[in-house]
Amino acid sequence: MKKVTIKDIALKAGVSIGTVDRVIHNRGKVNKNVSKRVTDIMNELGYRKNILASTLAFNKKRTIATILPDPKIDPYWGQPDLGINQGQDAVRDFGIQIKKYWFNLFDVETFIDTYKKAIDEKPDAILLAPIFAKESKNLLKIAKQKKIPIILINTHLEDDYPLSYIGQDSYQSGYLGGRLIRFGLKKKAQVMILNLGERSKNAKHLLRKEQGFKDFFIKNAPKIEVFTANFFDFDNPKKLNSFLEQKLQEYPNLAGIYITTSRAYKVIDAFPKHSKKIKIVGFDLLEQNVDYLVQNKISFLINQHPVEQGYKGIMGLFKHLVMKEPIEKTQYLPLDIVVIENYKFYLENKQPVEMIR
Amino acid sequence: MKKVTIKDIALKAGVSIGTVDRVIHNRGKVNKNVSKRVTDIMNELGYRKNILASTLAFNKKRTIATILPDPKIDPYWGQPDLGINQGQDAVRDFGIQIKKYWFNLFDVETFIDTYKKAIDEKPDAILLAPIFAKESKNLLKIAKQKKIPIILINTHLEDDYPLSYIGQDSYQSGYLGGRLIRFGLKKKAQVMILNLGERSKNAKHLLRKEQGFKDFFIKNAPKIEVFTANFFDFDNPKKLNSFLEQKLQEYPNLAGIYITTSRAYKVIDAFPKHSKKIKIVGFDLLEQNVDYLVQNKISFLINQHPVEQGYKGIMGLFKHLVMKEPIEKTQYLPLDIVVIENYKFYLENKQPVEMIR
DNA sequence: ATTTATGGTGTGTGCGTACACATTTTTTAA
DNA sequence: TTAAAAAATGTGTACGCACACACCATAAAT
Repeated sequence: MKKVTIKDIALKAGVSIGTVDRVIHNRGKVNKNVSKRVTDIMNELGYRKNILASTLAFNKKRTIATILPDPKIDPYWGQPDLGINQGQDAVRDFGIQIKKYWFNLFDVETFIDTYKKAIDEKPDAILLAPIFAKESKNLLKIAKQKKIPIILINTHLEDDYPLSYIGQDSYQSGYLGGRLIRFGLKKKAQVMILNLGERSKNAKHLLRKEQGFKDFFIKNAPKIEVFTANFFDFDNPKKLNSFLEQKLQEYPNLAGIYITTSRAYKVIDAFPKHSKKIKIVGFDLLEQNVDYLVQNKISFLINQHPVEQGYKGIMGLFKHLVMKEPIEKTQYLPLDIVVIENYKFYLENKQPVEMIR
Repeated sequence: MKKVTIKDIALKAGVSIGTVDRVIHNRGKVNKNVSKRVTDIMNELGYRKNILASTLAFNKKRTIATILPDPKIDPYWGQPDLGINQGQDAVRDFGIQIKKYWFNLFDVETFIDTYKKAIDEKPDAILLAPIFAKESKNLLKIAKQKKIPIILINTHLEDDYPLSYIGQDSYQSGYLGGRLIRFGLKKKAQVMILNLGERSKNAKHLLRKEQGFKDFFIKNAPKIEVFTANFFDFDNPKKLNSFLEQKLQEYPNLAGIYITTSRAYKVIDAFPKHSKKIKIVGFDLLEQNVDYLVQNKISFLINQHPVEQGYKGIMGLFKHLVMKEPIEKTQYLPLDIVVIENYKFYLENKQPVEMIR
């Protein structure tokens, strides 16, 4: 049970530790027979390199660039950032630094500028939220060519290159949304899918959410009428209010709204006062959302673990860079159903600092 | 931004690294002035010891003893064990070994024997599931006296000594259970709390669950009649069946059963065939429970993150032993509401291997 | 003058990395 | 055929950073 070191291997194989080292890293310059002998002995003795000693000796810094929307513009993105900071703490001693690059969620140009800047500084790895599909594809192409590993969070992008996608299963989260909004609905109710702030065309994950949501009703409650609406100018309460007014008139049996982004609270802020009670299901534990949940104005929130997305993204790249371990291509995070009784437990993101083997 | 080492400190303070080391570990034998000067310089330069080098140099093994119910007797306990294994992987290179001690969940004597055995081997820390309240208190006393740090999982025990409790908030999980079982209930329904397999007297967490559950109805639906039942011999389907028959007769409006342990599936296995549909809310994603969830025979499961309890328990002790960081006294894990649409995401416990800073 | 604190230095150790260097084998050229 | 050059193997060891113990100084106490 004693730990096996390269010294042990070298001794048993009758070579020097330098040779063992070259076998391990196939730095070449080793006779095939010797190489085989060493490998066999390693297997036999169950050698596992000591990651501490390894990292200590390696003695090089590496940089991970994070390319994400600016939290100052959309508060949601403060949460992945929190996870990134936790990750940073966790990997600091392993010689990994994180360099953050922000772009404006609502402005493609800033995205392009930002990723160019990031690439220029030759990071060893990239953590990316590929909000803009087309432009992100470009970035992937560049990264592939420069051999910079990438992990994606938040938005799934069909592409072979990235090491991993970490985030939610959009379709399934739509489907779940359907289930949640349906509780206690009358047979003939109408339900609105509201894309608030992002148009679904360049955002495939919103499309998939929609699809999942609709499919739930098709399969489970076909009599309920589901329709989609888009509204971009969410920061203008007046306009949002009149938009809602209009929808209420248009759909007199409207009984539920499923808001596909994290901005459910905006809807409630702007909701016509006179209106009857309408069930709201939204995403993410933003402060304002939670307030409304507690006030019973939001029925359910679906939590997509934004903090964890950041954390796991960093840890995944770390695993790749330092441990050289393979990473799962797709890491779906749980879709937490959040109600008054359990929101607190999701809020405190004191996810204990953890570690790799 | 360059990392600061003790060498830098020593240089700047005009002393040797040995002296700096003695200041850090207050091993004594350092002049007060020197000590102050060194400390000041450390703060000024922002010294943080490199945990890799530190651990590597420390070069001692430590043992964590886990004292938990045998998974062969109750499958639930396989899940914390899984998390413990993950934790073991994560801390191996830090010189921490885990030694597992099992006891029989249904036999106090085995618990006493087991913990005595564990103590005899002088572990450096203990992870404990204090199923038996009184006897666990004894163990805590011994541990305190021998200065062995302890973390508790699964069952909260009022006591100052343990470093931390990691698990669910029982009261709140009862309250949530109330909320879940109430969806779609008729005004005058009857609801049963069923303690299946454990009597609630020596198990305070079950009592708290009950209380939370009852309180939910008192506050939100006082007309619904809630009553408690205990049944111990759950592995005898016949007896369980007749027990259920009897309850169904006794409570003709019985519309929901809240099973406080992880054995909801046993109830369904033994449920009278002829009976009308009754809503079931249970705990934990055991295979059989999930099967029934998918078949729509269980309405909701509450997941209490058993895998994570094991994992975090180990990581907490690691943090204490190696990082010497303080740990939160109470770490409540989320109460996940599990339905067909999201169970999969909780199932795969490929929680990525993670790391400490 | 000798013991005993007290303050402080020097260095081997843990384990893997990576480079400089030494040795052997193979290839090339005369 | 032989010397020289090049390639292939292999060895030795100085790192990285913190730890901890052996060992000097010096001053104070006996």
